[in-house]
Amino acid sequence: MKESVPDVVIQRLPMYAQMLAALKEVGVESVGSRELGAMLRTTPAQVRKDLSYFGRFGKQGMGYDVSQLSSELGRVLGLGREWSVVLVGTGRLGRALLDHKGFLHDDYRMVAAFDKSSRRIGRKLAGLVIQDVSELEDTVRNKGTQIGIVAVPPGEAQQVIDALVRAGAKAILNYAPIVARVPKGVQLRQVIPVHSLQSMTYYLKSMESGRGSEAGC
Amino acid sequence: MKESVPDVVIQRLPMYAQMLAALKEVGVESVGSRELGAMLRTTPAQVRKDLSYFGRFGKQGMGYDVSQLSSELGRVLGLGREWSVVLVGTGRLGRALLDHKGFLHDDYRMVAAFDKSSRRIGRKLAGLVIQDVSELEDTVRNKGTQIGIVAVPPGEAQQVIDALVRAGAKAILNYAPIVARVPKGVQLRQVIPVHSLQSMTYYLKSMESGRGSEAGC
DNA sequence: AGGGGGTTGAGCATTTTTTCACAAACACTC
DNA sequence: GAGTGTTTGTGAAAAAATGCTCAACCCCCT
Repeated sequence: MKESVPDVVIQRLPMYAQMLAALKEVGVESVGSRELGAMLRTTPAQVRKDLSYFGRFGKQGMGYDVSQLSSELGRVLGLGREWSVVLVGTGRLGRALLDHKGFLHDDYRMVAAFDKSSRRIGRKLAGLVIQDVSELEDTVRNKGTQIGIVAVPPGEAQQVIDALVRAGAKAILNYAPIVARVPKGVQLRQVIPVHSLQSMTYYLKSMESGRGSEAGC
Repeated sequence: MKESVPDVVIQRLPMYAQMLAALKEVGVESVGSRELGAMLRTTPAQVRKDLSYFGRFGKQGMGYDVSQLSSELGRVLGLGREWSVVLVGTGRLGRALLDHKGFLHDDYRMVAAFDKSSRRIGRKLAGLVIQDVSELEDTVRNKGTQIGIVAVPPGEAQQVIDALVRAGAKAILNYAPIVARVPKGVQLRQVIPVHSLQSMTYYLKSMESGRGSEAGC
């Protein structure tokens, strides 16, 4: 239980949580750092060190109780309570996100969706009536929503993000391929698949011309 | 020009490339490491060191020529040639990806799409006829495609990935929330938005109960 | 009840990544 | 063409992350 936990560790926690949930699903009751590490392509030491930031969840000789560790991690990640989420942008991408089965687990609930286009406003989508984006700030403020998902075209993304921030949002998941700007204290995550593709083609190219094997992922 | 470039650096290159493309678009001709760093929330030193792995692109006292650096980075990332890509899974997510304007820049071209469901096979999608997934291996092999995008349900993802690998794919972008397994030498990137949400709620939770400001993005 | 096999937690060593600091390089001015 | 004010590229220092080792611990078996 340290002062401040490194960000890399936080980024790995969801993987542990996901894997533990899967194990629990299958009925596995106990798991060791060796197994967990193997499943997640990392070392036992890494697993143990990461977990040790938050407490002592294992038993020597026995490993970790899947169910217990799963709920501990959930607690650490702030799950187990329901976070409300708003979606801005209901084009193809936004609609896909909203419908995507299991995109939002049980821990996140979409409470409003916004769009600019009058063609879409008023239509229903996954149980929500799409609202005009001009209502965004008031709605977010009133509902006390802290999480916004941005799926609008690049040109409008920054101003949507600004609006979310003004309305009190503290976490933003942005799908627009821009380098967004948020004030300190607001969390931002970018989802830009092209970046993943580009980093992969770097290695593909190197494999062709350079010598065989570069670092994997 | 070092022996091997750290992976963290490779992961950052697409951001530089994106920002430079944006600057070029706007007509900016020259940029310094200070500005570039500020735009990308990093330090000038980081920018310079990252770029120095690949060559000496700047001029002392002047900064970098936007157009030149942009194309140098493109070259490094293996862009400028056209990479063919196949999509497996044409549900909502797959279709959204395919249509998402600019999801695939000019550098990646979708050459085939596959699905299991006979309801979708044979339909046209963004100029492609959706093929039966059983044709995947032959098609990928024949076309020499190296990149696969996987947008199928979690239960089927691993076997689709295996099929892609057998067919010779060397890079896989996986949207299914599983911990996928690929042989060494094959690049894999996971896109799991829920993980981003979870890591953000960790910080939201900490902000509420802990003291104010934790590390930003 | 005691010994054995096996695993965690944590301090320490190693490796990797970031930051610092400054010489070398360039354009512009006088 | 020398001087001045910048900014790069890079080796060295600092910080961070990863990997290693081992004492402490726990269950199980005899």
